[in-house]
Amino acid sequence: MAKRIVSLKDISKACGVSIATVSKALNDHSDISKDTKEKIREVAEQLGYHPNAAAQALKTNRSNNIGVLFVDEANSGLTHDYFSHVLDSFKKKAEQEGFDITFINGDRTRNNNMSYLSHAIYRGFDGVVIACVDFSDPEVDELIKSNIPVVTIDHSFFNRISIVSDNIKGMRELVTYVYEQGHRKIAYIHGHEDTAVTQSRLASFHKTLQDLGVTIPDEYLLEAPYRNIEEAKKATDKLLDLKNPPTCILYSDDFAAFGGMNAIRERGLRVPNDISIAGYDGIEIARRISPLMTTIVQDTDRIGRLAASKLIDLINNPKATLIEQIVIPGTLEKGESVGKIKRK
Amino acid sequence: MAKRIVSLKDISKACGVSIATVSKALNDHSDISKDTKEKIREVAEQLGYHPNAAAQALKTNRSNNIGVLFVDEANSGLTHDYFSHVLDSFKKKAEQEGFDITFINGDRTRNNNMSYLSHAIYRGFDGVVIACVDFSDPEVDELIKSNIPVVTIDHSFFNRISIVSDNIKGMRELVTYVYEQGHRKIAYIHGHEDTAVTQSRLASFHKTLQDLGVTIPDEYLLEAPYRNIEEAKKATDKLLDLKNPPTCILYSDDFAAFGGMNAIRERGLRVPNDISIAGYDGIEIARRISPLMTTIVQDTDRIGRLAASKLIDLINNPKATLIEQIVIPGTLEKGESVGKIKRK
DNA sequence: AAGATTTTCGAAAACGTTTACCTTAAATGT
DNA sequence: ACATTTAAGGTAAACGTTTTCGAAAATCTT
Repeated sequence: MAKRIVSLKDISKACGVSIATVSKALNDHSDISKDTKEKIREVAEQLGYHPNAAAQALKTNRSNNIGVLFVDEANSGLTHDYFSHVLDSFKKKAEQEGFDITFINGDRTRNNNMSYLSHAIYRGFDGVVIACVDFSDPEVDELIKSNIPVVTIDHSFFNRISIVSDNIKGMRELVTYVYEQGHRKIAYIHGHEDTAVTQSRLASFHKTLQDLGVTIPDEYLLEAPYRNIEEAKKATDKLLDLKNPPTCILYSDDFAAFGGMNAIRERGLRVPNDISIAGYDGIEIARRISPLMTTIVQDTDRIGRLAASKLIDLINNPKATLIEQIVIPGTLEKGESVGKIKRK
Repeated sequence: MAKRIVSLKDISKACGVSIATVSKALNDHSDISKDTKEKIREVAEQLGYHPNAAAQALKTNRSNNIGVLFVDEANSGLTHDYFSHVLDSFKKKAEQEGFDITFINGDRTRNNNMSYLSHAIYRGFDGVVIACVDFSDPEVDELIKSNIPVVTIDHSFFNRISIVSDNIKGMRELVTYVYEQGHRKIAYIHGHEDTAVTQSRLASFHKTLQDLGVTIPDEYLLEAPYRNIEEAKKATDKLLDLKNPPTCILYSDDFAAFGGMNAIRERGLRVPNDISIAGYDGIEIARRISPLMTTIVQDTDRIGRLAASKLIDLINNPKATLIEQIVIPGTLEKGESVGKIKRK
């Protein structure tokens, strides 16, 4: 069955040269003549030679492999809209640069209870990208503080490169837009408070309202898990039951906003005629089905691409790479889910 | 900067034993005494030892790494709802069994224009899983015919394990349900015809209608790319413009069905009161926002899990693993998007 | 034509493991 | 008391590369 895998040795024999010569020829070193290079390449092709990543990695300490750590609350992993888009973009860029990607997070129940760092060392990742809700996890901390090149997404650490979505600006634009449409009774169903993302948005929400001279009752602020349609619906129901209900509800993400839409429609109300809603993220479906969702479109493409490109810079040139926090702005998608309120 | 990575040699020195002893102790071989094993493990822990995957792979010809080849029409990659769910489930199972996963598909424009097979050999994948629309790609064919353990998803090959969703049964159930609701004028906007998935569904669509004694005009059959809201909308418009429009439209997937819903609503019509629609796949959002989509829920969880488990069987025991085609049924989600038609 | 230089190639060590085989000493059997 | 088994650990080769250093051959210089 197993066809013998052809190695440098086989080529060297077939060509009557040394293994070293073959290696150098294939790597285009300058101390091999044009003729022999051609000959060797020809034979290599003909024999069906493929380099062996393990041997190369062992010798050179370079795996050309990047570790990816993605963990969200619900452990939805690859199926998470925002993450999957960021990751896809990251992957494309990394592959352009000749890197493969392998997941770090995984099963912890078995005997393979390696820590993230152990896993990264084990695989010899040249670098690691981390996008994670729970950056307070000690294992994440251990990984970040290690000497493996690392880039984090949506959370910043001392002396580490990070790419973060501009939640401050995004929320400000969203609130301002809603305000301009005449809304003053603005509620916000936000995500879990201990993530950097939620904190930024929440702070920006309050700051913007203050700047606009708007005050809202405490009961307009509710918490519901990200991406949770059911919980968002429940929270929306609470808001609608208020004696003085809001005219516009902001949600932690587009998914949650759909949950809100369900609650609203169940009462025979219409979006945006009777009540306005807005999401966050700008996932495809939200921007395609009517009423088009008012939302902040995160530039997942740029976030992923930049994360990859900065990480690879860091890998290839650790000394000369600027350690910085890069903030990527989103863009307001006005959509149709926020209506105008005529003010006296 | 670079802390020296600790190897077996370091442990052997610290313990005053040979490298072989350390290796055997760590791998729990029987010819090392309990005491030395304990001692060695302790020191290993203390020194912060991590095995080196590259060295292990080189020596043992086992990478504990599985290659993943996912390619769809739109190259949406990780962001593809169906694929991402299957992959996520695959990943979880594989990781439980101690395997990591790495992507095979990637950038082909650069000098790293490795074929899929080359890539797999290069990385030394123990096995490969393929889910791919274009199984006619010669490179895919090359990979499948190689001697690397392989499992394919949603397409079957001679003498290879495959996991396929039961599109025949799914479409039959869907059509039958629609029929039972009283519909006779049933249209189908299907995906591109050269994929196995489309072919199965299309054949089942026709067969079921025939069995039910229903005939439909040719113009009720239209093609639109999978997951394409815009094109599905256009196709829907064509159907609605017919002198004799259908009362129910089936779509290639839930995404496309949303496109149809847009076309319908734009004309002031309502789903399902004025016209019925049904999707396929059962993606989360379709099952959560109203009107709940009538659809066939694919058991992505089981598909991914089974693919992983069969592949690992094949890897660990090539001789004793049954080569089979496993068919996974979906389930009809009745939802609310197909209405009843009263018949005279 | 002899030295100086350049071009081209090979020998061998090293990367961190695993494993077949060997050695030694202690335990066991008679 | 001697032979024999068993337990415990060591030796060394091998996996497929890359790379340093040195050697030989070809070319250039004057």
